[in-house]
Amino acid sequence: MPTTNGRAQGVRARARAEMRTEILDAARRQLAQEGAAALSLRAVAREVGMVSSAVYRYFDNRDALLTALIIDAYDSLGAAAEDAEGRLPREDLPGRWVAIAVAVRAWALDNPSLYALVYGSPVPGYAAPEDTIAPATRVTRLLAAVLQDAPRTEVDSAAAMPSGPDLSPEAVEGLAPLVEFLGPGTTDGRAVVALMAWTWIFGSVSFELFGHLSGAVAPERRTAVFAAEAQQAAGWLGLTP
Amino acid sequence: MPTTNGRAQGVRARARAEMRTEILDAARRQLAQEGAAALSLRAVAREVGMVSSAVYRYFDNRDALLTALIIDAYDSLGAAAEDAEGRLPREDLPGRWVAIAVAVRAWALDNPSLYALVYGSPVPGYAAPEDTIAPATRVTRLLAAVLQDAPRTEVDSAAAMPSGPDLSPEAVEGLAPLVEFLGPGTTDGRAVVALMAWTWIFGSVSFELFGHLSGAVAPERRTAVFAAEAQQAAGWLGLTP
DNA sequence: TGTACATCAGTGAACGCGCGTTCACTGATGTAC
DNA sequence: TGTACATCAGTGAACGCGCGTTCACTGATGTAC
Repeated sequence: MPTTNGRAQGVRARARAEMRTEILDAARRQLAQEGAAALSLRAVAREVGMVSSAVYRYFDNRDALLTALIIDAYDSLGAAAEDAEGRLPREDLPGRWVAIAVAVRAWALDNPSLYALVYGSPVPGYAAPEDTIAPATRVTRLLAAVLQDAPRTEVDSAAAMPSGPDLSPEAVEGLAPLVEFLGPGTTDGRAVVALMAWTWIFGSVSFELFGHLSGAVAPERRTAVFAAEAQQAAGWLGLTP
Repeated sequence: MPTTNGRAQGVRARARAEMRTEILDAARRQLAQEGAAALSLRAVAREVGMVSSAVYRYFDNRDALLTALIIDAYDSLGAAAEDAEGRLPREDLPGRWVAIAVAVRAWALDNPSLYALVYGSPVPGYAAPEDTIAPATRVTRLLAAVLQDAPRTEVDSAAAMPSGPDLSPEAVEGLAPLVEFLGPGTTDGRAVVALMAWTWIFGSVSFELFGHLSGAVAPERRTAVFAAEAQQAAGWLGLTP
């Protein structure tokens, strides 16, 4: 491709990309006001200053717009978590774990409607396509990486749980995919704890964001309480500095 | 009020109550298909076989219908949890804890759209009125009752957490409402664990219901895995039979 | 460098649709005497 | 027990609205020779 063509193409392509992000920005703003189910292509077009049919130059339909928003949300969350985790020394395992949890919560508080979009109730009539799977697992993979960096001996001692239940064969079977994901040397007991620590993060953030924490934790102190909880989870995971 | 009047009144009132529940049933069915945000008064009326304006005889407006659905959902969930917990001997503390968690999950799987209605993303433009607060705390109070039945000595030993973090003053302040709710003798450390065990339940159920567990836990084994996790939580809470 | 042609962004009208809420009304059911 | 009246459930038309998507189109911008 000659330079002139390349440059020319680039101009159109760049304009197109800019328009695309402008539409997505408007969609995000509308999402914050109305919620995902009520996200309206026409309202987005209106805010961007174009006629509704013009949006179809950039997105096949409403669902495609939603998909783009979801992918961007997962990526934005993943990047925030990776950034926070990356600032800490590799050997500070509990610090890295807590940093990820705290970053997830901070991102959620900054982007409540995006968080609700991906971790709240599914949008009725919308089925997430395959493209969303990879970005969706970014935080999960980051958490797993911390666990994989933990020396196996500590791992096993941590798996000796207080009133450690003997896991049923069914439970062991069910945990198999997670055990595989967490890599060799992962005990079933540890997988249980990891699963709980993982789901706790999002359960806690959802509870706070969706209003179920009122009356339980003082609103202005929730950052500190959340950090203490995350620290506790790191302890249960046997992560020691 | 004379008997005749009483009976007469009763007939009308009963018909009214029946019609009300019929409308709510139809609304629940529609909720399952379309989600809360798209719940349509007209569609409900259509399904019940009446004209849309007739619904206004029973509910002031769409929000009132939503509120009734939310209250019923909380009550139904609360009743299911209380029922399961009530079947166990009082002294089986971990059993009672696990039973509540398992009952919450079972109810959620049976009523996914109602669960999403109350524990998923808030319905945009809808603000839950005060009437929903009391039924919303039924499960929470049940869980707290189990903790209150635990002997204080065990409680305190359980609060000596593995890598127990020294709680920051901010965290202690933030936990104050919960400590108060859990009753006298509750340590801050115990409050942290209780908070995590509580939010874990709903985080785990939401993850499963909203599709974030795929690839982590084998679908047909999730009941067993969930029970094992709940058992683990009971251990962390220092609940021993 | 100049010109004919192809590509593409955006327009504006139209489609058929469903929504929440109001209003004046009909007729059945209950109430008071 | 019988009758006049009040209450109430449900009707049907209408209001003003927004939605997603399609289509033929205009005009600007890029491409090929």
